[in-house]
Amino acid sequence: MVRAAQKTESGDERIVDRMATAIHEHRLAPGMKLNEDEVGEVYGVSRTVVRAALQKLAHMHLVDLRRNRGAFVAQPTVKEAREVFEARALLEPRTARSAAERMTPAALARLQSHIDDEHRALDEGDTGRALHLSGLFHVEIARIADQKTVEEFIAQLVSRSSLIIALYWQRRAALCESHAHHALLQAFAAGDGTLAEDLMKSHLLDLLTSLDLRERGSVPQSLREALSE
Amino acid sequence: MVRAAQKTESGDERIVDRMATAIHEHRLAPGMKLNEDEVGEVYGVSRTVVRAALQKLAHMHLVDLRRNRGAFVAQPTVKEAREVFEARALLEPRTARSAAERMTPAALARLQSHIDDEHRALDEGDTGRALHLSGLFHVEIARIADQKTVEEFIAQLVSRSSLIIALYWQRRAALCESHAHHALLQAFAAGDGTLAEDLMKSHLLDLLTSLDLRERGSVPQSLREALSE
DNA sequence: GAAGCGATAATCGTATACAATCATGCTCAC
DNA sequence: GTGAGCATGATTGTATACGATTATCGCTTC
Repeated sequence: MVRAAQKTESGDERIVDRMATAIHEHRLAPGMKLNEDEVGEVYGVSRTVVRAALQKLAHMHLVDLRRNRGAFVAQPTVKEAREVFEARALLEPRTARSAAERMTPAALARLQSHIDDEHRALDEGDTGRALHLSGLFHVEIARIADQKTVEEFIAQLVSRSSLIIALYWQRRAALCESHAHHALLQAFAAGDGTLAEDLMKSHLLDLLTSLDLRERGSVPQSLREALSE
Repeated sequence: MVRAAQKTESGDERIVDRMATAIHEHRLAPGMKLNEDEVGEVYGVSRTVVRAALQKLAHMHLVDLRRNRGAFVAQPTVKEAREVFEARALLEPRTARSAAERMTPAALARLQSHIDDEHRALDEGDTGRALHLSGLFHVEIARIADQKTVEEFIAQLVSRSSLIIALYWQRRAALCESHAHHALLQAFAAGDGTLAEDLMKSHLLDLLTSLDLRERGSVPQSLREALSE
């Protein structure tokens, strides 16, 4: 709603978008096999464009491409999960500061709109979509900071975070998140860069600690693989 | 020399590597058209694999893919150049600190080897290769820090930096860089994370200020395009 | 002589076809 | 009955073919 997709979207881009959101809203479970013919049939295109889309998703670490084996929805490991949030901790707080310093009324409205959409989705019980929108909030911040390079990194990290949350989420602490976004919005409205940076830092820490990242033995790893079929 | 490439390198990966190094050592000039048929003929493969390779290079922002127009070696703008170094400033200093704290004799030797190779290339007058190796030094640091996610980002940023340096380098200050790498190595050897972080921060600042990032009018942009044929 | 326009050639986007590789299930020997 | 080995089917990797879009060049016209 915030941003209309370009009409000149190349064939594979459409598929990338739809598969990415499907993964974000975890209608596609981690480890699931993505047969090229099947995907092509679903979207009415040939394997050529499917392969291009899968390659792009692999670059985002949303799917895992195994040589001569095919594509699978990625299964981030515990280590990978930690790394993703460490990378976010390096990038996002300072980006939030920049965004606060460059904030405009229009940008503020866009952020508010994201939060509203997120709440609406939550009310409707669509937690998958709410999670997705929650991620877009972070990407929008980077866009406001006018740092396209960092924005792309954050977008990728947010994508992977969705997958990680799908895998390692533990029940308790469901709505604290939107609260954090609200606090951030107020810091942005006040143009308080330092506050925004601190809030973002603790928000990311909260997210990380809300995950159950205890090391599982190598047994469940192979078990999971066995069960995924 | 430090790392042997896998033998099971998929067809397109080989082309990605070779084209990437060609761009890094700027034997492929920014703005140059990359005709799919020609590239395929050079490497003895069909357009299918060339397109896959070009797509991967586009993800790294080394080539620019324009719809129905083809692929061109990327021409980073002044703004993009600044953003790349801002992103590096966010990621690399803290990563250098982590690397210092996890340093091992073997890792230290690998870094020394990188510096040696770089000096050797410089002595032989192969500045392109020296620049490439200089970049690998930074990537190796991220690898030592054992942060694969951040490592990938840094690898991409280093790649783009090569291109940026090729475009915006100003003559003076040729060898200060290897000096900075030496200083970093000593900090690593001492296991001094704080020093390594500071050194990396100033090293990146030095790199940035050694560039001529004054805004050019839009004229040279189109001129370059005209001259590229 | 310069600008607008149209035909032709070149190049990209996508689909299809074939070759290479991997997974599955069977047979057969032990 | 179990395990190794092989044949068959399925799936991916690569090449080629064709339609769509764009760039180029020459022509007309002002």
